[in-house]
Amino acid sequence: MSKCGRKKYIKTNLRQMTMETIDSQQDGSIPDSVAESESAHMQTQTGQNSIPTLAQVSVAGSGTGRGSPAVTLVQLPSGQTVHVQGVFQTPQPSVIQSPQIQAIQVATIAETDESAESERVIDFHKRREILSRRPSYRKILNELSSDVPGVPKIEEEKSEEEGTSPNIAAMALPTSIYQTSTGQYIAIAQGGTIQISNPGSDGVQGLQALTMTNSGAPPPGATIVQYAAQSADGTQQFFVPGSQVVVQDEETELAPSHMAATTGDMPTYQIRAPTTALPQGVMMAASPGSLHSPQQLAEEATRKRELRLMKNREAAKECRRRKKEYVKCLESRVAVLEVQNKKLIEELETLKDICSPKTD
DNA sequence: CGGACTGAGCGTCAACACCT
DNA sequence: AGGTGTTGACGCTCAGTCCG
Repeated sequence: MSKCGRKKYIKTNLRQMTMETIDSQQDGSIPDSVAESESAHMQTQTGQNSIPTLAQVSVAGSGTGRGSPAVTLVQLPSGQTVHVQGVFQTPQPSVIQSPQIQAIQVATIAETDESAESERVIDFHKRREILSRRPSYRKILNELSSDVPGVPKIEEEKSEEEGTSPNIAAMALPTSIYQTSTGQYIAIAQGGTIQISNPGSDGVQGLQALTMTNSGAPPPGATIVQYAAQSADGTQQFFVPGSQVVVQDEETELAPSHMAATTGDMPTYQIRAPTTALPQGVMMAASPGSLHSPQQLAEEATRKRELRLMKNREAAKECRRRKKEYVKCLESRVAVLEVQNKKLIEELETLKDICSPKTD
């Protein structure tokens, strides 16, 4: 198998495993809508000591809620209904809580009824269809964390970001964030403060703040930063709101009337008026309404695309981070459940010993 | 030591979810 | 309906490991 092919194989298997985990880990936290409409089933095998009967668990009123008394009406195949005091005194919330799964059917490995079997297959496919796109990891984990104490919540806005833009996350919103062609991040706050961060630097060391003295409210349509890879004179340039140009100057010459000085060996920047001839490859951002020529339209489209790609790049990083966190959470949950399962089996054995009549 | 293998991470695309 | 966020899939790179 080729490298990529193998990778896909593993990925596919992982996905399937996840789906099966979903199939087998649903608890009683089921929305009412689906419960009324269809019978999505859950099958659990009772393991070593499984009893070969098929039990339809009818969810009886409020008694099935989380933390409610674990007395359940169980309908046996013979039609007999019995009240069952569950071993699970407190329903364990699943790591994956899909809101679509509704009714619970406890089946056993000895299930042989054909109609029930076909129903199960149909329901299995229904469930797969429903679960083909799970809620986001953030949602799943946050729901989980609200149910299970100790499970970390995924923050909406992480205070400490990993990845290439550790400095950006600490900036106060609303802030426009842009990335230059050299990988630097530029954030423009509404107050006119420009913050520049180097992705390679740690913490706030790479953060530079520039304050424009004449930065009032940015005019509409001029909030776009355009940047060039490097101009002919070796400076890096980009544009900021207010139709101004920020120029990274290698010679560290400052423009005292326009900006606060940066210190140390950090690069310095100048705010220049855009009226001067622009270097090749640099263009001013214009309001959408002022775009007329096809070239401008194409450039606007390119700019939008690059912005979209940049956002998606960051989103993908964040998504992967969440996914890793989610998988970790699943793994720890599995460990907990394994221990729990072991304990329950032991408890069952103990109860069997107690209840079974002694034969002399 | 060089090539094959493997796992992790990344960027991008596309499809879907969700919000306004 | 359109914009934006989210995530699976895909292809690629890179570093670490194994093996001849």
